Amino acid sequence: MGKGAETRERLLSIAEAAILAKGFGATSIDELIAEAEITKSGFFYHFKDKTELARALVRRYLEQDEILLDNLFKRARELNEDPLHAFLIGLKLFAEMMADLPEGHPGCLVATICYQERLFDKDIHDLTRNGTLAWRKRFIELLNEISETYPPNDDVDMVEVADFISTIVEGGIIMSKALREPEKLAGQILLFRSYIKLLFNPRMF
Amino acid sequence: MGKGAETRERLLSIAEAAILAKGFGATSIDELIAEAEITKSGFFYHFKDKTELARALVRRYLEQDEILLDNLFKRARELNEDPLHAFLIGLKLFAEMMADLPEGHPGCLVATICYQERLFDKDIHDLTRNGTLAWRKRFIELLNEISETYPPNDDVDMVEVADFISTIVEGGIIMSKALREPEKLAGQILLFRSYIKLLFNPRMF
DNA sequence: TGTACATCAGTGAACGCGCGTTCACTGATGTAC
DNA sequence: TGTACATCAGTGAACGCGCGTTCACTGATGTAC
Repeated sequence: MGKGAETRERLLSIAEAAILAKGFGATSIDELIAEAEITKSGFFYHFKDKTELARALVRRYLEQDEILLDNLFKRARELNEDPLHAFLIGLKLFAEMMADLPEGHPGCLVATICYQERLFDKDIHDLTRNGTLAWRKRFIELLNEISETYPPNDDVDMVEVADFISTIVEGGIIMSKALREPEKLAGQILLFRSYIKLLFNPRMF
Repeated sequence: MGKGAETRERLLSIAEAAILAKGFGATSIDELIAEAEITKSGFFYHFKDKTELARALVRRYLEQDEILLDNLFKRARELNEDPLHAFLIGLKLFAEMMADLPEGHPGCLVATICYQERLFDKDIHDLTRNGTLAWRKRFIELLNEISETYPPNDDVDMVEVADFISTIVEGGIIMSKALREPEKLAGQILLFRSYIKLLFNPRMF
């Protein structure tokens, strides 16, 4: 990574933390460059305006996210080749990872953007939407594979169940923040795991 | 309601919609007074500064919220006196209410504030925290009553299950916004209902 | 190896607009005697 | 019923600061010949 790319990456990280803590509109370029120790013109060398920063931020965030989940569920599958048990292991690993964030989860960029929709253009909204649809696609494939061997105990749409994970992660982050209980997110993910167990367990009683 | 109280209320409603759409930091007093058709000094007659507006907003929001849920679950209980079935009916009514919002849910103030934490003082954070704890208290009472007659099918902490509702509502709102599918929220609440059914149903198979 | 030029990664100064807040004032309504 | 005063619900003008953006410039590094 060259000097330019490194500065750019530093700006993105600083911006991400600031935006998750105070929102996009309330985060000023001045404060970012103060922390990055460059001048304002230096900022505009890397991003032609503030919305380009947002775009770059979301793209980077979604990519990192994708890689993280890929690794996590691949590792789970290595530990158990049954799709249901691999999924349950994956969820446990996920919950543990969230529990290991000492300050709690810093927040999800998709959520910030949804709650400041008027500040962003169609471009960015399409990015976040596609990011969410990528999660749906990932989990619906896992769930369909599970349903083949384990018929579900309730008549539910698997698309809804796939989206349920995103819902619980997004909601769990907010609950962690609102209650000031960093462990809340992991607890809620484990409740989703409880749902999956009850939904697919062939002989519960 | 006197003339002053009415103007104040109008300002609060305009501010709520604006803040949910663009965040607190990006919502200017100028735009609020333009829509309310008063002068800036008129605004400062009602609120001594911008943070007092935020406080008043959150207080009003949480009160309305409490009343809404009170009525909803009271009505559900009138329709069926068994605690489990009343709860399932209440969730269905709740989902229907969310599905009937034509533009989708406008957003939760608690979530906005969590995602702009650095912008608010301890006062407001205590308000949102207590609001969240009120939801917990409400649902844990219902759940405890249910567990007395219907022993749960999985070993889960009822506090987590009570918080699960808030998690799913918060997360569901974000999913509705991110996917631009207003019905998503209702669908996710019904999945929570599916979980409650599986968790407490005494003879599932 | 030396020179010419191009690109990279910024600097420094200036811009105008919008922001939250203050302050002295006002006209309409309410209350006391 | 009339008058004096107080409170309510604002108005209008001014403030200084911080914001995003622009523009002309620069010193260090890379590339071609």
